[in-house]
Amino acid sequence: MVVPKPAGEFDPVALENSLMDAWRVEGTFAKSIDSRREIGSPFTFLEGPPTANGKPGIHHVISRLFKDMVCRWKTMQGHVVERKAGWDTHGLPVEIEVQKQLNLMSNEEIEKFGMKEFNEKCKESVWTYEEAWREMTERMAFWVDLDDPYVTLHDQYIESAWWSLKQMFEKGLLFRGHKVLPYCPQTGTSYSTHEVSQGYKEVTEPAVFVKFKLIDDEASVLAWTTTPWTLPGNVGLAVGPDLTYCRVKITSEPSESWEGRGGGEVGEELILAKELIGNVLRNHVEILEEFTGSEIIGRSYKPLFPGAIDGTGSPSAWTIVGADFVTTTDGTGVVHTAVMYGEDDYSLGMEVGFPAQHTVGMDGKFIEGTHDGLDGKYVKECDDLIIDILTSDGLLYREHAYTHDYPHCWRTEHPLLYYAMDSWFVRMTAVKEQILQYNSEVEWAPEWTGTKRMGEWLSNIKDWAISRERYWGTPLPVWICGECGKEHCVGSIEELSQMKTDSSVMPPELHRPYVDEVKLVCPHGECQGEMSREPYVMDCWFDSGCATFAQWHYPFDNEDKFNGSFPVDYICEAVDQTRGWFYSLMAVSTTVFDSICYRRCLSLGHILDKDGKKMSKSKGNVVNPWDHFNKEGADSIRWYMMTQSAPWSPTNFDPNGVRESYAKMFLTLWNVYKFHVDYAALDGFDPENSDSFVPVEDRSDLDRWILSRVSSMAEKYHDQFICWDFHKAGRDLENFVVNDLSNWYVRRSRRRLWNEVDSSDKHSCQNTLHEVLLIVCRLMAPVSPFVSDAIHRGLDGTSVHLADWPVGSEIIERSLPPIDQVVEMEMELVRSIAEAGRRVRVEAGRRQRLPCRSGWIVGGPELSHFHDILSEELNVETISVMDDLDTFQKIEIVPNRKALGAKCRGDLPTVLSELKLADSESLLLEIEAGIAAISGYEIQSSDIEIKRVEREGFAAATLSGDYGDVSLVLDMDVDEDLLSKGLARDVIRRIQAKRKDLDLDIEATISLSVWLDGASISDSDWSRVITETRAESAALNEGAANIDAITFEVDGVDVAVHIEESQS
RNA sequence: GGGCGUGUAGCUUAGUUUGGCUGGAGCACCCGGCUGAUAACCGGGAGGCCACAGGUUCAAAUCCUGUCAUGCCCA
Repeated sequence: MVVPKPAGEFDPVALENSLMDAWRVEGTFAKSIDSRREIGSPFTFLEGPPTANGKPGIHHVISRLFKDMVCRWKTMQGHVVERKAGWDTHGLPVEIEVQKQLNLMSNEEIEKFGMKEFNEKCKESVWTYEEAWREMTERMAFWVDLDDPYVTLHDQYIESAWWSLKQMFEKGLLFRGHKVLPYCPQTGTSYSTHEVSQGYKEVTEPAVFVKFKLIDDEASVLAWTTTPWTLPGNVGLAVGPDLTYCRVKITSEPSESWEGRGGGEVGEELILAKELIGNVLRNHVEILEEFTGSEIIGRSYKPLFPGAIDGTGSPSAWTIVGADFVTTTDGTGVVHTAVMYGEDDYSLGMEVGFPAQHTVGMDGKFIEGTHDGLDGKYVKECDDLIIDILTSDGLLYREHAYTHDYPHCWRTEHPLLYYAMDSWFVRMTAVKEQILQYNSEVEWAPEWTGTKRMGEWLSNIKDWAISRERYWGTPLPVWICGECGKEHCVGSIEELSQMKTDSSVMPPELHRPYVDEVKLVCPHGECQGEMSREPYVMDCWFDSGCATFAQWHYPFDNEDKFNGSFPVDYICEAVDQTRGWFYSLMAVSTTVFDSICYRRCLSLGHILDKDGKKMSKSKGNVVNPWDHFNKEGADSIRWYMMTQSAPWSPTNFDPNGVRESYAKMFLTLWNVYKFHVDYAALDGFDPENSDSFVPVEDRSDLDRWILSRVSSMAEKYHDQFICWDFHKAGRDLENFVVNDLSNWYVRRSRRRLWNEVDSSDKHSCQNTLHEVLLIVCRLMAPVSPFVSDAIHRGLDGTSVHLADWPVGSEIIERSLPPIDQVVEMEMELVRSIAEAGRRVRVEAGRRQRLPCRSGWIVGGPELSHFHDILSEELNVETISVMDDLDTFQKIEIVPNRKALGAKCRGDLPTVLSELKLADSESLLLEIEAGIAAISGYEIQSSDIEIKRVEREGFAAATLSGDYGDVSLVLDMDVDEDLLSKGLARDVIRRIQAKRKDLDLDIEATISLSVWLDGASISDSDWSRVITETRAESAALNEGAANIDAITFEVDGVDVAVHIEESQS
């Protein structure tokens, strides 16, 4: 038996801290999983691993909330939900952080420092904030197994990743190619777009219009470039097949204002896009011919730098080709293409078979044999030289200064070169159909993340460049034979150990530089050559994309765990992961397992600051979650985040909103709970005692109403959980707690529980509150696990996290009270009538505490069983039902001034005053009979308007709803008896306020003195004052008023009240 | 530059899928009421070019086109 203890004031921080201890001691998390094993229905969740080398912020709390919430919900529905934590520990951000720390600004410096030492630093750096993450995770009550996490730097994890890459290798999906990346020759590093975006600078550089001389034709094709250093690498020209081009002939010398080098001879012929003639040419020309781009596709031209590139075996070299990306927004409508120095160039080159050769080395200098004047020179210093060479060859039409944003190295501030790097790829284009199919099988929330954001991306899928020229990461397990050049992909530690040369030692860990030192014996045929590892690490997205199996060290271990959890049921991350983790998971599972790997994916919107700006350290607008953990508590933050907006909408974080959740939802709920248990404790109420238990059907309408409401609400709440509308669910529950439970049920029930005598009515109320609160706790437990557990424990002695979901599931029973739609509808009307009553009083100037003798309800359903509630709410002595409104209303005739004014002109004032005096009802009869006249004017119905108004002494309001029109009429009459009652109520209220001021115990008694001047109070009302205020001794009008008395005035009566706590 | 979101009162937002009531709440503000009911509650008020500009329609916050701002991803 659990007899509730008094609840005390609400202190969320203390409450949450003590529950954290309780959960730790009891092992509640483990129990919540283990207790569901009997049914054995798993629901699997996969944690997207965060990097612990940054401090956790409020935006991490939101994703952890939605992860936790769904897992807790599914647990309560009876599923076994295991939650393994994970850490993402590799990758560029880690390296950059360490480079900054050690001031290592180039690959050369890192290697000088020592790769081994550098990687040791990276490994340490990864755990910098692990403690902070742990603390945040525990404090916000994200239940996840942090003691046995998967870690991407562990050998087991890496081994699984290697295994998966080998699957791809064996399927022929892994290949070597080039990827054009922003590259810094000074540091020897290529950059991710993330890094590049930090280093954009506005620069002014020379741009050139170059003449490409056609073979077997007088004309030259004019092309434009802002990077003259790429011209020696030119192997093709791209035109838009559907754009219009012109052949033009220069007809005169240019004007004198020609700037810079270059020029055109009179009679020279040029080809360029028609639209751009005016922008580009500085000579008068004659248009000789017009044609579409497709007509010149296939024509050959003379290389600008003969010999720089070997075109042998490439028939398309130095020809014109068509490309969709060509536009006429700038340049000439002809795009110079140097395969190795631009992303579009490279893909176009691959498509049409241009030779893929470098004219620039990794050091940023021209390769020997490019051009006598250029060889060995740093490309960015050659702009001028190249322009001179072109000029002297007669190939330059024009040069000009061009200003644009160009990426620069954040370390050396040098301009970056777009450069085709050797790179390893996964041939995603080969599995496009499958991955599109799997994507469509995932249940995405919101739907458009899957169909649009992910779908569009997948329909333009590119091969995945998975190698990085870095140090800290999963080493690419590909070895190449120095003899025969064949490749081998290693898929396990065992394989490595078997294939290594005798002189190689097994690496102490699967990282660089150890793995680099392992040589393999070439397995191909009789070769037996020595194989060396390709010196790359893998894209860290590949690491996390392996999480489904690598977290279990599958296939080397835990086959059962993997089989039982693949594909996972649920993942959840922020929207930026669409092309990140959501994609890499899908890419790996498609290529390795030919399967989906997650069934449902919730993609969250970002948390922005209160102005809708991104939170960033530099702006100083990052919110520290501990500011709120230590103030309103984690539950309030969680509730705020859930109810504030749809999970996928970006949310402007408003600290005031957290306060609001605290004040509205949690304080209210706590006070309902406190109200119940304080009295329950006083009464020794035991919910399990069958003697005091009242069956639902025997309880009052009010009880059956709140029980029905909680069930209706719970069903809707559950449905909204299913369709991911958590915000709507939360708002509904909050509304229920604040409006239905606290502001109506509890307020209406206070007197029932004040009753010191045991009664079936009191027991009904206690049973009801107990049941409703338990349901509310269970519904909110996934969202706000602390307060719900505190209340659940207080009521029931057990943790809410071991309780079942009241709405049930496919594997557990529903446990909600019966729904009674009639009583819900009736109560809604009753509440509307009570509200209307207050409005009526305000309009009629009748104060609330002065009772009315009678009230009448006209129309609507039968509500007599609610008349007692209504009479209290309305402060009306008796409520009765009337058939129609005629008793209370009369008609009133209002003049139509426009019509009457036109008719009566100057006599209008007279007519209006006569009309005012006339009896409306008889006048209306006369008007209807056509015999009405005032001051000699005939009055017609068009001259007046008819209004229905309450008769003298009545005030009314009419409500319209499903039940038709319902009117409430109040008797506005006043007499001595009513005045006495009103006076008594005012006096009581003042005394109670004073008692509260004096901080008296509810039980405490007082001695009371009251002085009245101007009216008297009836004996019965006076004795009510005495009982209500717990006055042990009471004096009325005895002697002169005490100086300390409170004085006030009610309905013209001067009142003085004095109280003192009884000494007894 | 491209793709995908978001933009409604001072603040946080519902309504947009499927066009149709006077655009609905909460916080804050003002007036009044109620209270042994809490940072509460009730009634009323003020506060909206529904980001902007066009278009479709009898009718647009809602559909279409464009622009701006903001966020994510990609270049």
